[in-house]
Formats: sequence, C-alpha cells, structure tokens
Amino acid sequence: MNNDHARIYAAIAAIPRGRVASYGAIAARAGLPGRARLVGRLLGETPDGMVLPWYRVLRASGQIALPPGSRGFREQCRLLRAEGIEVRDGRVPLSRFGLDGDLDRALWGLPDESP
DNA sequence: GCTTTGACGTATG
DNA sequence: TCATACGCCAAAG
Repeated sequence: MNNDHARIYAAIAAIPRGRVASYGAIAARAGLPGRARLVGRLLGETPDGMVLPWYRVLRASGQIALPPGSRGFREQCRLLRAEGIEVRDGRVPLSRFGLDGDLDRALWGLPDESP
C-alpha cells in the first residue's frame, strides 16, 4: 500500500452518503489528475474485506463501470438505490447526485488548497 | 524489458 | 448520442 493508494482510498471514503463521484474526480482529489485508471485498477484489486463506498464511484458519464448484468453491477445498483440514488439503465443522473463544481468544494472542503 | 490489458477521461466529428 | 483516437500507467505475462 503506497501513498497514492492511501490518498485514493481516502478520497473514495470521503464521498458523502447519497452522492457519487467519477474516477477522474477521485484521482484529482487524491492529487493524481489524469490517472483515473489507477483508481479503477485499485478498486478491482480491493479485497473483499476492505470497507469502502466503492459503489459511489462511477464513470464521468454517470454510468456504472462494471459489466452490465454482472454480480458487482447488480450489487452496485442495489447499494446505490439503498442510499436513495436513482439508477436507471446502469446509469445515475450526475446532474443531481454527482459531486461537481462548487458542490465538490463544499462537500470535500478544498477552498483553494492553500499551502 | 516489452507488450497487453484494463471498474477511465477528454477531444473531435 | 455513438464512434474513434489518444493520453494515462501499474500489473501480468
């Protein structure tokens, strides 16, 4: 477990309940812009015992990244809906549940990264 | 070492 | 909305 991984896990864990974030947003929040794939790969490697709201991570389009119909796909739909997030055709309307822009900063609390 | 393979993203048409 | 192209880079073989 290196530092990048730790920051990514932290970013995922920071997604508020009832909201979702994209892989790219997670990577950026972890200080790794442009490395969305790393986030995806990490989730794929995440052990079963790991407690993380992995299901709150979606593609930038709002689509669930897992293969439709797969076990994980159904599980993700179930967990998302359990939080009141609307899932239709394997997709979530980011316009209402996504973290972006001001809401992003408000919820994740990063005014301007003042060093 | 080199190549392939992704739970991805942005740009373009 | 769909397709294609390109960028990204850690593992697996």
